[in-house]
Amino acid sequence: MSDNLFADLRILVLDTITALYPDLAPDALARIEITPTREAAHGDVATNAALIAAKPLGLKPRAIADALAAALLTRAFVTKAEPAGPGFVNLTLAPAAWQAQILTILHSGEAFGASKLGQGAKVNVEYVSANPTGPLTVGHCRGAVVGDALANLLAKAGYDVTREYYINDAGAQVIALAWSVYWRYLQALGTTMTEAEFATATPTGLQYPGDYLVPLGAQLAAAHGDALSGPGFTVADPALWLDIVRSFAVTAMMDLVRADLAALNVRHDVFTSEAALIAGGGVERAEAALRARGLLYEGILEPPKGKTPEDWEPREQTLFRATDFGDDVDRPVRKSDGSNTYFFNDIANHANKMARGFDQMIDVWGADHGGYVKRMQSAVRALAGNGAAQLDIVLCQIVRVLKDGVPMRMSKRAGTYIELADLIDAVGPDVVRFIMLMRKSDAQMEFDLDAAVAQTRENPVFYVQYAHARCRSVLRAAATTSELGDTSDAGLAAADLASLTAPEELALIRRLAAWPRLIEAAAIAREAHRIGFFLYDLAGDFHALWNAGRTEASLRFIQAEAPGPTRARLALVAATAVVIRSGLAVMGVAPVEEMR
RNA sequence: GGACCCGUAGCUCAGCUGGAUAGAGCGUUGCCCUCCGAAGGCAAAGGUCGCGCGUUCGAAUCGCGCCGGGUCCGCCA
Repeated sequence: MSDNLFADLRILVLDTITALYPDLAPDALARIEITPTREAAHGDVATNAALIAAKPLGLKPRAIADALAAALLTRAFVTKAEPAGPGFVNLTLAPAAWQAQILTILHSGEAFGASKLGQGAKVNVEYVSANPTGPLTVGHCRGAVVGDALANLLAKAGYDVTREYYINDAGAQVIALAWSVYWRYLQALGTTMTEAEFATATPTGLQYPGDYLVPLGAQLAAAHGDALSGPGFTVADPALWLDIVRSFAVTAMMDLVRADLAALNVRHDVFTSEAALIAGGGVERAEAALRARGLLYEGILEPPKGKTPEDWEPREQTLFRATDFGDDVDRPVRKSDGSNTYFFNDIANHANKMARGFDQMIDVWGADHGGYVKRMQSAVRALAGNGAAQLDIVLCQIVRVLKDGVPMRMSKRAGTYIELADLIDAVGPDVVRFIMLMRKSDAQMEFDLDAAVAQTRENPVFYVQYAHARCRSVLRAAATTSELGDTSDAGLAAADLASLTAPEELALIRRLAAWPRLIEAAAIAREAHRIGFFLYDLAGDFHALWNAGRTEASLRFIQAEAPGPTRARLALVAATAVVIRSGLAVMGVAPVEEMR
């Protein structure tokens, strides 16, 4: 027996059906699954084995189902096995099989649900990777939370996960940042230039006018005096100061970003600098690899159909043969002036990961990069040659923040965009993380500030935390009753559970038992949001049982006159708390002991 | 013009990679507190799964074509 009851049952079914039909092909066996039933009338679990086996065997599904059901009925713990519908076999297990799950959970603790699915394979998950030009916004936040939770999920599913942040510290955005910081520096010195005069004196304009750069100007002035400025605090030759200001600014911005990530409990193992990658010859290595395969050439792209820019003119560029790998057009890796595009640097980034031993890579991107997916995957396939390297992209769609039912507009230019720090201040990191994980990442979401702090069932964070707090509350109360003995998790793991037979109790246990199965399915699909929905359903089962005790006295958790059954129920409560904590840990949310 | 994402109850969304009579919450209607926290629970009403073909034992799910919303489309990252 493993932690995963569904995996064990699947092996049981595979054993049984191959004993009946030894010729069944392995690829058919692979598609056989065990699913929880939706309705109690269909037993505890169902298998599609007969439906799958019908075609290769040339038999009617119902005939196989009959034979399979009869054979399964002879196995341990199977109390009912009935063919149903087009050829399902519905199984009902002895309560003891479910009760044993509670002991498994209490023995495993929060590690319950951990899987060997990944077999220790190395996976690189890259997320956030925002330009270091300012604090993180709620737009970045979703990717940060999704990436972090996905990394947790894959680690739980048995992968060797590396969490990576790719710092886009090369290129025009960072130059523009340096100019904007330089403006604050001149202001700190007391320049008489106006903002408009400065903007016209720069090649980039003043792209980042936000107040958050003011302290940087002051720090530069304190450190360098007027040594970086021209006469009368005017703009000096960039050769004198640009490198200094740029590296200072990037360092300061990354400090801001790291602070935001820390406030959100998002962590990374590796921060890779784009600039350092370039300086280390990464792009040249990637270019050599692609040239060796004949995948780069000099050419001229057609203008985009139906949307020709007014200033469009044909220019020769270095192009990557992305169309060889399923992309729509070949993609430029060099601009017409000969400098590298961001794409070329990002190819080098992924080549670098592959050189570090990552065959499996996952990038979490914003929806505005959707048009970029095919070319990056094409590049990875090109670099891999005949290798097995694979890049999955998780796209996170737009987040709209609602306040009083009205969307708050995000405009970086106007300086009114919503900073992540503001959101965390408003509702706390756990609420932010939980709500960000209550949507499929590829669906747009609305973040309703009012609902996020509401203490009702419509707020999933509250509802799940409330369930955990109730569990802890019961266990605290039990700990003060000496007749109940040792009510620690370890102590309760020795309880006799045979009294747990009520439908509400078994429903809760069935949900708990599905946790390992859910981890594997979510990891395969790369969908962290399934954890949140599972916990919401689990909380619903627990609250239902709690409330059933109001009308049915025998279901109340603590009954001093019956210490035996009470200990059994306490074991169930403790196991529920364990699984909630296990799930919250994957989401990166701290469980609460009591509601305040 | 093209690529990608979305379209499921009045509203906000799930639907476990093709399974049985499509599910939650909010809202509406009606119930349940001398009792471990009612910050909760139970029940009812509410659906041509955007539309149309196709694939097969079987489709909300897969394919194709439309319709609507979003993101984007060399010289930004």
